[in-house]
Amino acid sequence: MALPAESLQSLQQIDLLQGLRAAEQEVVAQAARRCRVEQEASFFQQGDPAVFLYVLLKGRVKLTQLTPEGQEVILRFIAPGEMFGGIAALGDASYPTTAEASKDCLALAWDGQTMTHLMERYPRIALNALKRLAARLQEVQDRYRELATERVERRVARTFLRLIRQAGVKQEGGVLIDLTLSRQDLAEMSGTTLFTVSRLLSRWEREGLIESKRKRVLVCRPHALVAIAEDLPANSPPKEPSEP
Amino acid sequence: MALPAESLQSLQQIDLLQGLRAAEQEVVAQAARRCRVEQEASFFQQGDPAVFLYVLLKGRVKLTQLTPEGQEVILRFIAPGEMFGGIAALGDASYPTTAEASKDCLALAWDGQTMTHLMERYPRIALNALKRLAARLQEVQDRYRELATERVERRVARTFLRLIRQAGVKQEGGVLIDLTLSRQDLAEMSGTTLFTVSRLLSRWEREGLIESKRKRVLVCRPHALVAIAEDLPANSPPKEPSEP
DNA sequence: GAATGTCTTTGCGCTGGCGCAAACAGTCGG
DNA sequence: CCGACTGTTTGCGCCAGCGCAAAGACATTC
Repeated sequence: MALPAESLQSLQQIDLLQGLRAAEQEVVAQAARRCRVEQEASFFQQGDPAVFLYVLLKGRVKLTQLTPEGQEVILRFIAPGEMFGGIAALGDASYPTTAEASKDCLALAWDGQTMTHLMERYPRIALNALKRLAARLQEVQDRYRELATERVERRVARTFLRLIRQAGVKQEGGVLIDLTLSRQDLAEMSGTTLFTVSRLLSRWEREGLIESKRKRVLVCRPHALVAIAEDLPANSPPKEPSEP
Repeated sequence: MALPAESLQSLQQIDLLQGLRAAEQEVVAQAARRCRVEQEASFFQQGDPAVFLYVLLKGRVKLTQLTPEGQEVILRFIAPGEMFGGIAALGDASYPTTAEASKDCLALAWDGQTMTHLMERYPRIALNALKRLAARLQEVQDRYRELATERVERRVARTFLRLIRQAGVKQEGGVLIDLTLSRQDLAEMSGTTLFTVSRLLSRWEREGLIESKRKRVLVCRPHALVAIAEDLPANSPPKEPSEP
């Protein structure tokens, strides 16, 4: 699904431009401005009037939402080739999220008008956008359901599995999640607190499931996490049945 | 936003067909098959291969998700004029949700192929779909954030406010939510349990905020709910500050 | 109108997870 | 090498909300 590579070589790999001829892709790309944003800086803030639709070429973007009280929630990460911030720009709305560069980024940006015209001219673009958006909607819905029905341990396990898919790098000893994520970040991705995450990771480490360093986690036994996420009978049975 | 009326008079009111000429709307509508589904029955079940994109003409549809353990979560209701079930049909995916008629329904249905062609022919349709989908994504994200950060009381208050917007009918004495919703339903819409909802409603009734009958709620003081949802200092101060 | 089923309320006990506070690493700059 | 940060761990107390069980209210059927 997502690109394993961190940077993007060609227009071929842009979701939005799939199925267009190379020449057409060129035309569309020409209509965009390039846009660099360095680590920690942001493309846009939640509430800003939505002007641009972006496609990330290089780097990684963190999409977050802020509660009125200032608490943060991480919605997702964007990998090279994906669009973001986008569809709000087609209407006259404001951005519903904040997009922060979690490493130095390079992106293409079209303003709403331009992109609307391009989509009318090349409906494939709109169709591609629709598909991506639908996939994203589905993902958020799934996570909404998880949050509504599942306990913390499972949700955190799921978060790790997702991270492995997005940024997992095989190593001897397990799969490294190749991102710098604090306990706080993990908590914001799982709908819990940094304390609970910390306690959970400590336990998992004691049980040999993972090895965690500061801001970095190595998953030693990924399918043990799957067992937790799916509530399969784990290898180390957590509890005896009550006496008969 | 949503249509107040329960049934739809003309093609003019279909989100997907906004901005097309009447003749074009006709063509598009002709390509659809009509589809009746009676109360309690379902358009499709979560996991079914996604074939059709629907637009609701009449009735009301409940979109839900089921956990592997069989617990249900209500994602949203669809009012006449809105599309649903849809975008999965453009790819070759399965439906990520279940769509159940919560009253007798009439809908238009296009299969994925047909709709893809229509969108290529009339890009406006794709653009309209994009906007709707974007709005829906944003809504789910907001609710995700609420679920992750806010306590039950607020979430239930928000659920009511949303319901008022979607199906509120003014009456003497307040606003009636003109839907039959059990405590269980309200719980599934708020991410909690029917017990908690019941207790909360009892309290609100004691405080004169609402009047609740079986499967029906009359909101007497809507802006008191807003106060709860936004954590404003309520009119009846819940607590005294601790002594100095 | 008695009987049956569905929905709702409420008491009760329990616990998962929150959140403070304080100690404990690593990391960075000079 | 030292201090100052920033991130992490852990103990501790607490309570919001869960979930059972049992009773009560309302509907529906024959």
